Amino acid sequence: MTNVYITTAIDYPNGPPHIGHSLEKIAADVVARYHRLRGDNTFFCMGLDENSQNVIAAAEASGVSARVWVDRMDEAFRLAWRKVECSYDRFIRTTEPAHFRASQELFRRAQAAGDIYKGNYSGYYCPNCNTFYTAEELTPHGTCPNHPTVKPDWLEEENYFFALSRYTERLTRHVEAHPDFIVPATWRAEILSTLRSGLRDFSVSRPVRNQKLVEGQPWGVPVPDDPEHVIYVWFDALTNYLTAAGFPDEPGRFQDTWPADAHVIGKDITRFHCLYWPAMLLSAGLPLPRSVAVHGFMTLEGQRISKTTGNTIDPVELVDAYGADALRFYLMRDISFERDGDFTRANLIQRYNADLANDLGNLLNRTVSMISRYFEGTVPAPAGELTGPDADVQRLAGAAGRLTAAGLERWDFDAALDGAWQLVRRANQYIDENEPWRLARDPALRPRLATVMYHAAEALRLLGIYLTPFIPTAAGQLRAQLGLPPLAPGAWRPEGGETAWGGLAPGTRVERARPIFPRIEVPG
RNA sequence: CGCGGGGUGGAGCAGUGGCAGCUCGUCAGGCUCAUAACCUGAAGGUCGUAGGUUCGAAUCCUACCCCCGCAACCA
Repeated sequence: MTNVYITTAIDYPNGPPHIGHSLEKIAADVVARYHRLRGDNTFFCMGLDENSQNVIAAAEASGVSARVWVDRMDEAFRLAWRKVECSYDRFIRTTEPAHFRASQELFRRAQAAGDIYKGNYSGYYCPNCNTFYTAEELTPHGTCPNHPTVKPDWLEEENYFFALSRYTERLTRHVEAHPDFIVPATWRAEILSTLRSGLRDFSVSRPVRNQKLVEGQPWGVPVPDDPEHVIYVWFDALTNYLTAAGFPDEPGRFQDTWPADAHVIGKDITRFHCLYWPAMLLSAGLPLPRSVAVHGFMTLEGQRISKTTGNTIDPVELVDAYGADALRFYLMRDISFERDGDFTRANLIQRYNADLANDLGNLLNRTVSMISRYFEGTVPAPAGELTGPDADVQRLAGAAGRLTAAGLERWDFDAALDGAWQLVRRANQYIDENEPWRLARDPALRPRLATVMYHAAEALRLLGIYLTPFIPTAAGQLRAQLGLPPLAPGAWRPEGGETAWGGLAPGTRVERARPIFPRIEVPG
């Protein structure tokens, strides 16, 4: 059995989740569900990046302690991901003791490899941003570019650094030798370009004395054997992928789980996952992840999503309004994974009505209705000679499975769903060409009627498998109406799975037809 | 000249040298099993701009314009 490990970026809990977060989570979940259906032993992980000064600031702004705040965010994020039906196996928080151990162990290994050294970090420090700026980055008046009222002071602090520059050569070779390491390819080109321009060492710690404390204690992972410093973002946040896999506490499980097959991330953190992270792993003597899948960002109704201007949507609200399947389907079908896209309610509703309600939902509804009406609710056995259209539906059914799988293998959700929808459309067309309502009027044509209804139902059964990763609830309802039990893991195995034509047993009792995707009526 | 991506019918996209395509939407017709759904057909594009290469350019080259992102911890 193949082990598959898929991660998503851990989110900053400086505010509740919004629609922008959910594209990545849903995309990763679709792929994770796909692998479970393929029979892979799948481990799917998501979580929160809690050890940040920004989190303390958010807590203070809300008038609660940092602990209370992160617990509250933890609940909010889990609720959102449950609502959109993310099937995570592990939800990791970087404040967990297990994660502290992982982070410190990775740091120690890098130290042992001679890649960690102490140096001075200096610049104009803006306490609001918690960021150092160069003189050129400040405004002409010497104020912070983000905070016009703040005049940053020159500050020098002692930091630990990681010797990223030593890895330029090895990273270049790795990226060049592994064309699938970064998908889509456009980001691979960008990373190679960055490598050509040379890498600089990066800071991996912050002195505790410059940090906000929580209950008198530093907030974050202490540097091993130097409690005056806490580990700064990279050796902390990125390490979550190891912690979740059992590093260093459960060597057996870690051995089976690591390396990750895919880190699913937003384009803003591409270089950290494609350069910093592999270098850290090389330093620690650990295998590198097999791929990094980079997605674009969404705008919301044409505007940049922004917590500060309030241009956000709560995914929970969308699920309550339209259902998880509608949201998942819309994001996968209408928003490009690779490029930036625009989220609009109007398009969501249009996609839902056109593809789910009209095409797929109605196909199921008319098929089940006719089986009820003409065959007393029992799937008939196909009979007589097969016609061209019959063969065509069977062929399209096979192609749909292959195209959907191929699309999912390369994070091309558009191609994946397009493959499935070729079958949806062909099946609707097939029913129209064969006019079962006309066949039903002539008892002599009953064998032909049986064949037609069988083909329609069997196409739907297969669609129910192929679409389960995208719309798990509706796919289950589809199966239920066809009289089938919930799908078992491994149902889509290439060998011994349930995707061969003819898997629907004649005699299966269908349920009463009920729309699984009621149309969303828009006023006006 | 910091780096990268993008500009194709109303919307979203495909198309790396050979009649400009797909889905949605729009319009017309058909059907009546079905969720006013489904099926068939039609209209709609000087492929960002200006040059160039070529028998032939959305596609290759040059210049320019516009949008977005990264660099710079907003997913």
